[in-house]
Amino acid sequence: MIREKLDNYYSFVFEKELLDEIEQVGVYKKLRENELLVDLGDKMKGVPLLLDGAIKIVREDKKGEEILLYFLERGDTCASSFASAISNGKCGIRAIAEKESEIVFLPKEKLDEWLVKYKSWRNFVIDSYNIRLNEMMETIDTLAFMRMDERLYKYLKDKAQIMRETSLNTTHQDIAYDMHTSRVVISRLLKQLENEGKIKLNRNKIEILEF
Amino acid sequence: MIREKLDNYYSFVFEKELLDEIEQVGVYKKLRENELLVDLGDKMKGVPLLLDGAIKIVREDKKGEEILLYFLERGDTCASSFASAISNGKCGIRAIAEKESEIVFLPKEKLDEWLVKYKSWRNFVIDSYNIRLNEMMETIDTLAFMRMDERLYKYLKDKAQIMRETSLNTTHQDIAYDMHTSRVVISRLLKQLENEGKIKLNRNKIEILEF
DNA sequence: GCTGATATGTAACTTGTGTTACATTAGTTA
DNA sequence: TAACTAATGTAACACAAGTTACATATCAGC
Repeated sequence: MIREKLDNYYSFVFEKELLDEIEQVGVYKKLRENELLVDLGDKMKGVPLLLDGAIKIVREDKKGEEILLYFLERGDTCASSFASAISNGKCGIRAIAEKESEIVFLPKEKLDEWLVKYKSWRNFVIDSYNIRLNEMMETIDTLAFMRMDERLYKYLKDKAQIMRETSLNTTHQDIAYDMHTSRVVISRLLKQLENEGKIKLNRNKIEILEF
Repeated sequence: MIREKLDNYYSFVFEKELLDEIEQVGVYKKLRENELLVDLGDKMKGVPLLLDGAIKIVREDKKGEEILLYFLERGDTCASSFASAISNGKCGIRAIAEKESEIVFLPKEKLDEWLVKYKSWRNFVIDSYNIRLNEMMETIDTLAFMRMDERLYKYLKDKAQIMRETSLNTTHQDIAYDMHTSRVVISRLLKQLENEGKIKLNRNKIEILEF
């Protein structure tokens, strides 16, 4: 069963021999919606490969203030846990399933071994880091160069994309947590976006009309 | 001559055999202050190892607005160029020497080969990515959670550290560019920091009194 | 239905930051 | 020394975003 899901998204990424190894040593896990996958300060014993679903990666500072960094989709891995696993360090982020998701846990003992053995694994690791660095830069662009209304609209479109739906089941308060602002600000700007015809508001639900 | 400088910061990082190879294929280069090392959209033919000096890494969006991401010191490498070199992609950042610096350019052909051959190289690459991811997160924390006065004070202290001086030769306008704000704002907040006794202002010079 | 909890709407005000405009000071060069 | 340029100081105003306070709407369970 793992093999089938693995093949879906990784058969063009990994060599057959590597897929075989992953099937052998990988530990399959299903995550419920809102289940915590990685918490701040965790020491990872392996890295998760995302088979299906969507994972939210969140940063938290000392005072407990949160902000969304980016989302992971199927085919992605968490570069931050890779770091933590291979160097026995702590993880600086929190990972939460945005919806029901499926992962394979790869034990950290294999990570370095595979770097030597498989070119496809080396490429995957390097690519993952690059993708993550680029996501972080996009997040920085967003924070440094965009106003709150633009950021909000981008957030809604991004989230719709990774959830693969045009309408989101969420509350204003939840968005405020992700964007590190207050509920009142979000309500105000959402109403503004609605007036501009870009979205439609309902209780616990936001439809995106314009992408 | 390269070997001596290499040994200074990398003899405890790399195996002797790898140091030998670097000495053979690495291209030494000296950078003048403010010299451009990497520009936005460059395709890297190799990665730079920083032997000495300080490099500023800057992000720019489509509209040409800039913001400082982080600094590199001796012993560091530019993860973003690693990405670009190995995948033949474009570099999303700009790298400028903050002061006279020395680097060794490693040709991209060797990068993957060394991953297989040298454990120390694998560790170095992974570590570099991790350090950069963490720097990016710190930048995000700064943007998301801190006010301008705190950000400014942190900027001054960080810059003093990588320049290895307690007083900085810079103008308010230059700081404003790095922090993506206006000169007037910087002048205002610098004056405030001076009144708090944390710094002392002079023309083209800022002394940091309190760390 | 009624009641309580959760979610949303909105006004009024405060604050941090960006902007404009102009004055002053410190170097530089004729 | 005078004239010019670069750097800094500062006031006054505009605006985005955060805060407080309270009203209204929607849903779930009784």
